[in-house]
Amino acid sequence: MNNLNTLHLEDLPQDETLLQQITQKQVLYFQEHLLEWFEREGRHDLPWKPQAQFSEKINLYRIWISEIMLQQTQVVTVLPYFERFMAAFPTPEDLAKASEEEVLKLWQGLGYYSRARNLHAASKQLVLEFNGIIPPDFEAIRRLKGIGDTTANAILAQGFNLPFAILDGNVRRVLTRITGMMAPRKELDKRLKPFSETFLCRQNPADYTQAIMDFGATLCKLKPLCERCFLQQYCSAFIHEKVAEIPAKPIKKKNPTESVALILYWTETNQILLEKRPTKGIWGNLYSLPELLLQGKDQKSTSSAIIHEKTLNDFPHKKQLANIRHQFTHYTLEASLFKIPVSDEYLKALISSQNLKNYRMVTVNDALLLPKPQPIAELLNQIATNSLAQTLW
DNA sequence: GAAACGTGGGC
DNA sequence: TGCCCAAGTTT
Repeated sequence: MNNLNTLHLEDLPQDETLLQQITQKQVLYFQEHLLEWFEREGRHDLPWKPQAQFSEKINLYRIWISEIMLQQTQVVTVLPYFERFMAAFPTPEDLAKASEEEVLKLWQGLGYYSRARNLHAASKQLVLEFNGIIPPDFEAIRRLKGIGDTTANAILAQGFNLPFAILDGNVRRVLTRITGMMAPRKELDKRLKPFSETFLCRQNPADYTQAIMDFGATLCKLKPLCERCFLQQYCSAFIHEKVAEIPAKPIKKKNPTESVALILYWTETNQILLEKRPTKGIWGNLYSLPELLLQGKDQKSTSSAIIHEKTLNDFPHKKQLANIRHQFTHYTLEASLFKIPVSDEYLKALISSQNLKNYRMVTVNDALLLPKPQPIAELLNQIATNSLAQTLW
């Protein structure tokens, strides 16, 4: 077990050579220490894992839901969503017969809403094609919407205890540091794959998989706790003091800003106008306030945009209630919220005359029940509780 | 195949 | 405050 520490960050030998250098003894060292660490310091109370003390059996549906929620999302964030989701949809059949709106409502705030839409569609796939039972079949699982290679492997390893090696963000971080591998993401994954399979503990794929992910998430994280690590002497990144540089960060692109006006039509019966956003694009299929693009890319003049522009220009009594900044991964959204007092009749006429499909006239209280983007939900909550209205009405 | 797709937390 | 990051998949 003395060859892992001969790996170099630069002039990396061919990966085939690296693989040959890794002896069975080293693999066992890694697996044993990792599993021992997991036993001691791993997360054993995750609600999608069976609790042994209660003699719980593995529930593949719970594993599946958790894997989808955990995509690009940390465990602490997922926990409350998972509990609410499972309470509402305990089985694939429950999920399949729910409306997409119900599913999106429970997903509200969790982000990446295509996950919820795909999950809902996949539950119907599962019920129709597989009688609601996830089969131990990579190709079949992989065909379900929202399940890619990583999630398929995770389900097979975690749910069926089968020797499928995952290569997710955690495993990638761990293995790049151990090997000192530096490469662009796609090439990196290609070269890391054989390592992930070599290290996989085939006697216990489920625990091993959870162990290496816990290890990556809690110890070998972005700012790793190397002082507590059992792999120091075998970790190329640690030995070469390059822990902070590995994995290599991709070059960042600049972050554009989009400015919009949000329109709060408001009638004497406390009704407002909401738009169900198109499936494609940001916040797909969620309900949001009518918005007018002020500045940003792909300026388009839809009929509704023209109407809202006219509205903003024509109403002298509009009030600017709030300004919002919302940071997405790839751009910043600036929004100004305008209140436009109108009559019920005006709103109804507006909807029908302009044929505003996907628009709904609802009371503020009903609006709270619809799935919405998080910043819009926060605005409407403030409005409903009058905290915004009191100061600015 | 690069870009799109959310949000809350760390610093 | 502003920027970076986290259990990826889809188009």
